[in-house]
Amino acid sequence: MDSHLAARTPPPLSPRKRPRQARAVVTVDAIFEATLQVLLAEGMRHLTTTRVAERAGVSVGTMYQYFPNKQALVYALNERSLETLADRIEATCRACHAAPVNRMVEALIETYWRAKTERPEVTRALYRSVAEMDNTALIESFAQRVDAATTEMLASATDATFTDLHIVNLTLVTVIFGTVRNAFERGVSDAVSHALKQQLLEMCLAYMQAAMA
Amino acid sequence: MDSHLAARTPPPLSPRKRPRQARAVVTVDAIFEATLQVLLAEGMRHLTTTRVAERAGVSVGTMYQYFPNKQALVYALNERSLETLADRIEATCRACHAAPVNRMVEALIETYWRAKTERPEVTRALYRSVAEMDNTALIESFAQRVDAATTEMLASATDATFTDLHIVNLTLVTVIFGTVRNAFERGVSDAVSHALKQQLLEMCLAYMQAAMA
Amino acid sequence: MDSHLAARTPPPLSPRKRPRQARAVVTVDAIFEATLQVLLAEGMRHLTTTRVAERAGVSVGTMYQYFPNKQALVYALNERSLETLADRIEATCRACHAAPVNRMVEALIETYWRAKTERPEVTRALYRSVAEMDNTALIESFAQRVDAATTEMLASATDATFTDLHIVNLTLVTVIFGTVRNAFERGVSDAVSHALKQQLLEMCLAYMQAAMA
Amino acid sequence: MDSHLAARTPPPLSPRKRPRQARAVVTVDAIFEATLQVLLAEGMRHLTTTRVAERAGVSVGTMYQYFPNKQALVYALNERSLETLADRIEATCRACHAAPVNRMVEALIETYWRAKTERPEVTRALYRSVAEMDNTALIESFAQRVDAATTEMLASATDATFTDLHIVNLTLVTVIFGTVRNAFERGVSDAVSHALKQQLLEMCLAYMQAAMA
DNA sequence: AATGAATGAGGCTTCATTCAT
DNA sequence: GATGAATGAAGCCTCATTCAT
Repeated sequence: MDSHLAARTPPPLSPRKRPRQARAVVTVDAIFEATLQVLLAEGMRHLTTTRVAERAGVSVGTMYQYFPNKQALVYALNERSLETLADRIEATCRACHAAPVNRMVEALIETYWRAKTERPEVTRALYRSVAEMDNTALIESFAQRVDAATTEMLASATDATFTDLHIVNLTLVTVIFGTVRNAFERGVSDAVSHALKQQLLEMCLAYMQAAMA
Repeated sequence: MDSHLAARTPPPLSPRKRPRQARAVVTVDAIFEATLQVLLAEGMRHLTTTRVAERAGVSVGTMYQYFPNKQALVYALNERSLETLADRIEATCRACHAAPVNRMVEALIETYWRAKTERPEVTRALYRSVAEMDNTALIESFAQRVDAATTEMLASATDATFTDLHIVNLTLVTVIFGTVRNAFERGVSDAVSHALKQQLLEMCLAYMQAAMA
Repeated sequence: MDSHLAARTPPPLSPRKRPRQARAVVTVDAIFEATLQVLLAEGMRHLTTTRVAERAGVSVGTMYQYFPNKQALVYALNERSLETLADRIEATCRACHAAPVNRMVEALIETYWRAKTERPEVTRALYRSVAEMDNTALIESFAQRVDAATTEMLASATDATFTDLHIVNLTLVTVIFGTVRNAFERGVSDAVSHALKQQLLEMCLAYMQAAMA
Repeated sequence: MDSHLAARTPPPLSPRKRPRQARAVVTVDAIFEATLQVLLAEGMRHLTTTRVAERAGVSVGTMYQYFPNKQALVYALNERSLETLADRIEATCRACHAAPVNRMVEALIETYWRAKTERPEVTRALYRSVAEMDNTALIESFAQRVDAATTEMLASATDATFTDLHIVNLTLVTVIFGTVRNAFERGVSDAVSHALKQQLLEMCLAYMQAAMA
């Protein structure tokens, strides 16, 4: 399935060279920022290499020194964004180490929800941008980091042990992430969004209660 | 937000003419089927009007008789697919009228999960195809039909009443749909997928229990 | 050897579609003519798809309906030219059927020399244009037609038989063709060119004399 | 004719500076070698200054210290190669000074044939590389050296004198060089190639015999 | 002297859409 | 009605060359 993504001469998605000089780092950052800007202002449909370079204040040629093609650029942008998100989740997990389960669940929901909501257009633009790419590796890598962090957190809970920690953890994470995204896509109002978050929390708490050994 | 999706060129998204004659219906169906085929085989990236027409066995010109532009074609395909899905959900809801809550929840999860999983590549291809379109109206319309159906179903439950039927219903639907999609995107194995569905069911049941007045 | 010609994703060199309608034939011819014109006026280095289309009075798009890429266009042009040349050689061979050997050799030299010299810029432009292409198939195909024609001609000679017709034939053809090309490349004057042709004839005659059984 | 080759941009084809220091000689040699390597591995089409510099282990900037532009580099490479070839031919001519004609002809054929065949890919790559350049001067210069050498050789023959030494010499050289190239391009097998060389020798001998006063 | 990051003109190619037949 | 040849704007990407460090 999805064979077409790879079938037609898999385009190299990894960056061409890492910026070595300070100047180059600045350039790459500018390119990332510009990509996001164009994505927000024009949509994936109108994200052209020319436009990105223009907005970044560099020449197309420069862009191509760092990214072998357009896809790689978008890919890298998403990678970066997911890494940031994973960082935040890991931080949350660390902060909740050896806390009661309820606090953990609440913190997790809160963190993820906020991360996705604080700049909704960005979230949406990124969601859209990877849609037609093989982002399996990205998701995979993100999922692994998150799973590791949350699993460890849950295992450290002071007030509970889970016979099936793994599946409970997976369920929790999948439900939370999926619900947020779906709420997002339905474009619910802030009020409803808030209520929904509350209900999600209650649902997860009820589940955890039931799942405790 | 996302204004660019509609702003740039308000493309007429509705079909040019409703097929009135039998022949026309056949043609349109062939076009839909061809679109799906190309989408599966080549991806949105390579979905061209020429290719679709070719595979549908009609000329490009003919295609343009039925769809004013490419977007409209993809849009209509998704519309059709969502309508079918809504049909199935409504059927499920009717079948569970005046049943116990647990059966309702189970049926709902089962129906949606199956619908999305029975032809995963199709699901994925469609998800991708709308990514860069303004599908708000589509989602909206789908959501309304589903909400109406599930709300009525839940209201008819023989073993429970909900003080806040609306929000409970919204939560239930959002969580189920979101979780399915997320499980989908993580590309979990069949075994895990099955376990996840089971857990989701338990979670929802626990939630409903807590939500009953 | 020459692996790079094929190695880097062999570009399809065969035409995309044969012109079916009268109009299309005209178009294709115009494109060929334009290609030659541009080749003459600007050289392979500056032969661009845009320029060719422009001079042919069609759009680039049209060009790409008949040729999958620039290389294919140049390739087809050379193919056509070699076919014409082979036609002429075959005609000469038929005309000399059952003649004395000397007349055959003279006719062959004359035909080839004239063909290459009557429009020297064209010859030169074509030579250059295929230089960096894998024209093996072209050469091969041309060589086969010529070999067949000349072999048959020589076999019909009234005043001689050859024990080793095959190698004699190959030698004759290779020497003639090679010498013409080399004379060409050295850019000798008309006078010298003429003298050279004469000498070549004498050399070949001397050779044939010695080669007769 | 072929005016475009020089007309467009009269690019300075002579090296920017002759390497005076030992280090410079090494560098230039490395660049030459790298150019040949890239030419062999990738073809003229993909011969880029960056790639050459990379393989030569110097920066592009450095390359531009020695060659004013890409053309000059390729030009110089061919120049070098032709000079080497001329050296070998001159050596052969000197070695055959005051020998019988037959030995001269045989030695000449042998030398040239071997030179072109010992590294066929190199020969081919070089042939290709100059295709779209104005190599008239190169050819001219090479021809003059060869003509002088062979003329002198033939004049010293112990067993013959030629009334028309000049044209005989030109014919001999043109036929030999042309035949070798053509045999080359037809891509004949080693066996055939060998037979061809033999026949060429016989043909030339027959010619010389006839040409003797 | 050497480096290699940056430039940007310009090449190739695609594909949605039209319209004469 | 149907066809499919023709259009051409617009996108992606390369690479010879320069120049600040």
